[in-house]
Amino acid sequence: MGTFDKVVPFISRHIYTLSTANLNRLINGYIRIGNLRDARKLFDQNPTSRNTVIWNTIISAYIQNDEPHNAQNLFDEMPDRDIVSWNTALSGLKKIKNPEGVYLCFLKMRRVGLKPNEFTLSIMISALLDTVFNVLTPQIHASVVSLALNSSVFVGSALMRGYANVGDRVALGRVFDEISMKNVASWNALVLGYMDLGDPDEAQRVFGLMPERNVVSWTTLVNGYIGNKKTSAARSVFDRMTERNVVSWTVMISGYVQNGKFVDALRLFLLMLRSGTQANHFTLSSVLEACAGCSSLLLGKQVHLNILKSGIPDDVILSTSLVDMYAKCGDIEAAFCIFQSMPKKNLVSWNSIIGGYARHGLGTRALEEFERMKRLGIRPDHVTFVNVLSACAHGGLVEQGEREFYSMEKEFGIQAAVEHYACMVDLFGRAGQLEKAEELIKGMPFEPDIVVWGALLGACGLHSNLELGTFAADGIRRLEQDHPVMYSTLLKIHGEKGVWTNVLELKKKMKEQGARKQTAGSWIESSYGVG
DNA sequence: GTAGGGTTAG
Repeated sequence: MGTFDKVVPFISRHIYTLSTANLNRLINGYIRIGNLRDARKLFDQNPTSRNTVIWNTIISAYIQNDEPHNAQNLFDEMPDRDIVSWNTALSGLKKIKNPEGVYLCFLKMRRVGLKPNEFTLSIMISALLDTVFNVLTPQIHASVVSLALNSSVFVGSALMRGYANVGDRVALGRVFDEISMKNVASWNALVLGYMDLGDPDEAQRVFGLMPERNVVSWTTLVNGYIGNKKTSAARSVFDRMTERNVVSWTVMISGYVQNGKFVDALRLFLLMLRSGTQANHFTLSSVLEACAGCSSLLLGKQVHLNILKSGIPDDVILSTSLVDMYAKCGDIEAAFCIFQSMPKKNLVSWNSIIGGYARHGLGTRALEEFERMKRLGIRPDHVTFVNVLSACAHGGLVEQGEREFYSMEKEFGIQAAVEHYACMVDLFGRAGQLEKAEELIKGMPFEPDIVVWGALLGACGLHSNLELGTFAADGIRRLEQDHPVMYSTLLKIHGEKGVWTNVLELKKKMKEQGARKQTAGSWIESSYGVG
């Protein structure tokens, strides 16, 4: 290679090199308009003008833009990482829900001798919430104290969440007391903490002591009551709010949905629209779930139209809610149509469509989608298998169901849970293989639940097996649950077998319990949401 | 350039 070949790229690189200040300005400009590709191009073209801040800016932009892989690669290439770089990496790992990665990254940072700051510690604590690593909260607290960061409002609020998460009520209060300049966020964290600990009364008391309250304080209270299953208390707080935003409305709507009060949810949604508050994707997926819950295809379609008109961007969760709504409202073709058009699908989306076909009795279609999903390299989870097994049960695919049941553990390492056993009992039971169902129940590694017994009892009703039916009914009674279906099924079997004294006795008992014969519908379906 | 207190799907 001649001198020229070496010199030209060198010169061209340097002639057009931007100053650090200009590079920074241009990169920030591209990021602001969402053009990460050109920001990266400039970054790559100006290796000598890059400084730590620019590296951090790009890494952070990748994280915010849901490109954790690019962020990680750049972080790995980075020559001089400062504390902000590490904090950015930690927040990226937190975002992709990798608590172990967060912990290991923190250790690595410590090993290169960097001292954590307030950002580091609050990211750490919040990243470990609701994971097995939350036991580290007191240890992190120790670091906080040794670095004298205990009066920080940010660290304090994070610590309070951490302690509430591990159920330490005393520490929650102590951390709050130690925050020197408490603001409304610290107070909100205290209300949230007591709600998380399952003590709404104390949360309400603290709420009353607050020097100032904002819309978040009120929403925290509403949501806390909902989390503690006190829907009407939540509603009365909601009604007393002087200012509501889209989050407050959504919290209350989804609260109704979580508690099965679909009509209340839909009614509130209409009030929200009348109030002029614009729904967002959180609101709409809750509303779609409400439509699905009360099988209101008409309303579901209207919500769908609304989404299309409002121009809310494509979102995996919202689209999956639509798939589920159409499937549960009986329009499986529409469900599949939306599913097909989704540019991004995740495990939940696949589970929805498989469950949808299963519910419609289209076992073979469900299994086709299951195969397609596996071919695309998506690993099924325990929910997938509930849907697959239920598809087999509904489609009468006994042998296939058996194969899937064993492959679940062998191929995918998923331990069969009680709901899988319930599906298998249902599968064998519907097919009239009652001995196999019985055998399965007796060999189960745990106690059968109401759904397992219900499946067996249903099968006994279908195939008029009095002996096994009584065995199932006894199982249900041992769980101290009297379900009207139990009586009506037993009644049917007894009637068919001509055991009239028992029929009369059962009828008497039903009357005492106030049980009424139920309309058609499967017990399993209502318990697992599939069938 | 990094963090806190409230919301979504199977």
